[in-house]
Parts: sequence; C-alpha cells; structure tokens
Amino acid sequence: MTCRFDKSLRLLNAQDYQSVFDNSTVKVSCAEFLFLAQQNQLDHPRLGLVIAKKNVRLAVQRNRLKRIIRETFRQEQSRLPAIDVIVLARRGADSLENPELHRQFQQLWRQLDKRAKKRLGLSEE
RNA sequence: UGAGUCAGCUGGACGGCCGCUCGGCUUUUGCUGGGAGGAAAGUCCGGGCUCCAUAGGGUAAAGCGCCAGGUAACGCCUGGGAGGCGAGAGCCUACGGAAAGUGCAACAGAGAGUAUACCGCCGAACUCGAGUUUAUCUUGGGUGGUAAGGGUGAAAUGGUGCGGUAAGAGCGCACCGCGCAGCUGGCAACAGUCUGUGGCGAUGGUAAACCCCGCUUGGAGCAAGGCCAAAUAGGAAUCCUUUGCUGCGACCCGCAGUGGAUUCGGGUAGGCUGCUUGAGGCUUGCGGUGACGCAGGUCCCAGAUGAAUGGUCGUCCACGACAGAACCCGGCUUAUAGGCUGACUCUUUUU
RNA sequence: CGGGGCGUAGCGCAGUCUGGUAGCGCACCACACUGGGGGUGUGGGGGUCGCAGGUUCGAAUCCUGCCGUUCCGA
Repeated sequence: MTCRFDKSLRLLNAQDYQSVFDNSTVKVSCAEFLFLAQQNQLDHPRLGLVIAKKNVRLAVQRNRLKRIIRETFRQEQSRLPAIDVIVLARRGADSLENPELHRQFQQLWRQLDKRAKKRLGLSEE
C-alpha cells in the first residue's frame, strides 16, 4: 500500500483538465466542494485542484485548502479506482477548520469511490 | 508610581511518525543538506535586466517644487531653515511665483478689488434760506468733507499712545510691525536687540483655478527575450528603390521594414532556458552630526511551474496577529495578537 | 503583469468637468375621487454623497491614501 504523492498522481496540463471537465461521468458534491471524475487508462488515480480566487480570497487560505485536499488524497489513494479527479472549491470553503475538513473529505472520498466503481461496473457490462 | 514620546527587536518552542520540492552523493534503492515575510500584500514611485534604433531633435502631455547632502535612482532618506501644534520629550507641513496676464468669492453687507459713504461724525470752504442784538453772529439745508465708532462677512487695506483737526485720517511724532537697500554670520535656504531708508490705500486671499518659472520623463514588459521544434501555411535572409502602409499606442521630423532581384530556410501547439551571486548578508576598523561611504575578513541563505515549504500525535507556555515568493533590487503605503529592549519628557511622592 | 470605469434615498440614475441650493423616476406614507380594490390626482417623509486625511471661508465636487465592485488587454 503506497502513500506517496508525486507528479504521476497529478493532472499536469490544461488538456488533462479540459478532458475531465468535458467528459466527467461521476460527480460528488457538498456545500463547499465539488468533485468531478473521469476514467483514465492508467493503473492509479490522479488529482487536480481548482481553488478559484473568486471563491477563496486569501492566498494563505487557498494554499491551506490545497494542502489538506492533497493530504487526504494521499491517504485514500490506494482505495480509489483509476480515475482523474478534479476538486473545485466553492465560496465559504475557507471558513472550515482543519479537523472539520479532514472529517468531510474522508466521507467524500468514500462516496466518490462507491459511485465510481458502480458507474465503471455498469459501463463494463 | 502613573501618563506619554521616539527608536529598535521578536512573530510559538521541542520531539516522534507520514509526506512535498530543489541540490549533492549513490546508483534504482536510499543517505544527506536547503526550503516564505516584515510586510512575501497594495502595485503608488524609482532602478537593474531584455527587446523595440544607437533612444536622436522639436511640440504637446504628465509629474515634481524651501536649502544642502546621501544614493544606481527616486515623488525616498539624512541634516538644516521657515511656519504651525503641544505643558514638554517631540510631532506635522504639495513650503517656488499673486510687482507677466486671465479668472473666482454663494448668502449677508453701503462697499469684495483701479475697494466702499448705509447709519453715524463735521458744517472749516463755496452756496441757498430763516432769525435778529446788523455782527468775521445764531440757525436749517445743499455742494460736500470723513474711514475714528456701529453694523455685515471667512475676508473690509497696519497696531497702541500722543499731537493735530470743523470732524477726521501716517496728516505729524514715539514705540511695535512691514517693505527695500546695505552690513555681518552661513556653501545655501535663511537669520540679526545691526545701519540706512520708505509713511505703509505701496504689495488683501485663492496657483491641490488657468497660468508663469525651474527641474525630470522615449516606449513596452520575464506572457520581456533566447534556443529546440509536431500540425498547418507559403515564406524568410542579402542587395537596390520610395508614393502609401506598418514598427510608432500623443503628434511632427527622422530612422527601419514592406515593393523588385538573388540565395535557402523560417515558424504556431508543446518543451527547454531566462531563474537566482546580488546596488547580497554578517562582522571588524576608519571617515562623517547623520543618511551613508571606504577598506579588510567571512558566508552562499527558496527557486516552484496545475505551481513545493505540509499533515498528525505528544509535552510546555504568554494559547499564537496580519498574512504565502513567481525576474530581481531600493523605497513608500496599508494590515498586524502578544512579548521584549534602550533613550527621553511630564506628573506625584520620598530623600 | 498592465490599463480603465463605477460607488449619491429601499432600487435605478442625474449633479462632479466649471466648489456655495443635493435632485429625477419607481417604491413608501397620508388625504381626495370609489360601496371596496385597482387607477388617477394632491401633499409628505426618507441621504454618514464608499472610508480616512488635506487644500479652501466653504468639498458629493479639487488633491492624496485606502476599501469594495466591475470590465478590458497580454
């Protein structure tokens, strides 16, 4: 079980991002975040982040959210199927404290895993 | 003891486990070292660097504006002057010119800029009456005189006193204030218990109104620029010529390219580079009131690129503010929990 | 990285260049017309002029610094 997080586990350019935005098959959302996902041809999941300046004003808060999201992804990655995921932050996301973020993301990653597996299972049939 | 002024520092600490990024050594598995700020922010100024022409001339436009110095440069800093505020330590100031010209001042007020006569004061001079004691007399008015007093306003053109006068007035004098010239001190701004001179309706205010004077400013920005280069399209370099067009995004001049001939390479997506050794930090000595400069020694201290510098657990305490590098520096401005240091002032009490 | 616009009554806007009285429409309140509502008419209330300094006798207006919002270019 790996817990690393290097460049192979991230979306690296605009094409990767655009592809997920155009063809997202799995969605999970809550009040402060939105997950978009698409199946990829690799043997591991990849993560991309969109934390808009419009929704989170301060750079410090944007950095904090990214770190927490990456950290939870790093811990959960072995459970996830081979998908490209983009996490978008909504307005008010910066008002959540670190422990609350950890609790929410644990739930959200599991939800995403369940839905993705269900969707991929159906498409395979 | 309390209140305050100025200058400066700090911006949670330690340990375990799991990560991220860059460098070095290993070599495909690790080891080891570095890893946000005083404002990294706002982008308000000034530079470096790069390209446009080598950055040229003129006009326009914009900015700055006491003096001297510091600096790569500045609208910054230091020292000094002047004015203002405060009991004081201290603090604040876009602080050139109103005797080049134009403009503006609501309401109120008689009058607001070649100032002004509403109330008031005067009746000397000239003049029209009345009275009589016929006088160089008394009295009423007019032509007027007056800037003392009242009143209006943000602002009404020196102040106080004495003389003077019909009443008054720098009309005259004394003192104070002001202007001009000289002298002295100072590099200068400027200053003076200095000298002379001007009666002072000369010369009101406003230039963050136009303006005048002096000084400064070419344009763009690391998505600058350079290199390697799919697809697609047909062009690019060298020589010759000059109308229009483009570079050139204030305008004109000026300069270069496009147009024709000859010779073969150019370039978007993407990648690499620019990318961190620098007007650098620390320290010692010397010069300077100081900003700062000079000399010696020593150190290498983030360099990401969907974008690293973190998460979690434990212990401790004052329970942690504002806040995240993106080419790099010098400033300015704004945000900032708490803690610490030094110098100074005032007040109270004691000696 | 660079450049512009806007902020005035609950809402949408004038006024700012050229400084002295803050105004218009809708909405709101009262009254009249109507049996009542709607509609029309008359009258009325409501403003830290985004914030803080400065210039001026006087600032929504001029100058400086902040805050918010929105747009454009590379």
